[in-house]
Amino acid sequence: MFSIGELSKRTGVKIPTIRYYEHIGLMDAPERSEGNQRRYTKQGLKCLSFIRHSRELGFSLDDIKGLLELNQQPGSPCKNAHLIAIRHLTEVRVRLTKLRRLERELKRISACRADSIESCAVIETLADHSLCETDH
Amino acid sequence: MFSIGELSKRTGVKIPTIRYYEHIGLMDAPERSEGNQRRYTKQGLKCLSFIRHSRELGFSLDDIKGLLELNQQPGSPCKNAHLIAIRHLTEVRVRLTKLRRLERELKRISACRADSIESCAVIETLADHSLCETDH
DNA sequence: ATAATCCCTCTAGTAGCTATAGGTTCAAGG
DNA sequence: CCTTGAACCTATAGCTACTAGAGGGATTAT
Repeated sequence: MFSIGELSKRTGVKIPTIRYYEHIGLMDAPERSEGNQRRYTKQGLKCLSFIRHSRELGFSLDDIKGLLELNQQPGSPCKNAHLIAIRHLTEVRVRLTKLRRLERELKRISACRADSIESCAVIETLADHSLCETDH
Repeated sequence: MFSIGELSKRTGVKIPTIRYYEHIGLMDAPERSEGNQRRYTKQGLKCLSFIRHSRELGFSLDDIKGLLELNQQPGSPCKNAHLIAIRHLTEVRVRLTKLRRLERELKRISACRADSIESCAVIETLADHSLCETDH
């Protein structure tokens, strides 16, 4: 049996965040001590680790809810899990592409060597889209 | 003189968002018509375009506030604008690195060909960090 | 017994919007 | 001039995923 503080230490998830996950129904409410404090079992630890790890991989809480449910139906096909993962992968790739373009643009405008605002490439570029190298 | 709707069309920024920018002090409150409707000048259009473009490049509203202020002090050195841009570039690079790792990991786990939850790599990996290829 | 540390609930705040409700104004057509 | 429909107004609440604080009770070690 772990207290919420122990669970927090073991998973690296902050205490208010754990309570928040319970509040929104992502984690089951655990048993309580006589004095009304949360007492978690290994099950709770596993669940929270799963959530934490999924968050690190950037899954939304909604996606995680879906994955947790799939996980709790033994024998179910894992096609849905794949759908969620692949959709997420697609999103990540879109973001990657955007960020790469962004990096190029920022690198370019940061390289300006003017010393007053009137001729600063940073400001000029932000004010006028047509000075950009690429669309966005 | 533009109405808020026209401004919205010209910049691609939604109407409630424009009002929101005014509300938080990012844009100056424009003059009003007799019937209390907002009437913008070219100045307002320029300002909103600047904001929009900066947002597309991922600057926070706080950063944009700073950049706009710099822009309004002619003759000021543009060092600060560069600081903001370079700090942002650094953040973008950090995010890029993380996203690249993420993409590799997602690609790997999505490639699983099992057909039931028990042996699905997506679920297994999420449940057990030690199965990951890299740290995160 | 007491002090230190932990835990409880509840509310409000963060970023950057978006949506809704309920009402007013504008511009064009008859 | 009058009507109608689109566009506008304010104010409030909601979204994601938390985080921080207030004001109080529980647990644990000495």
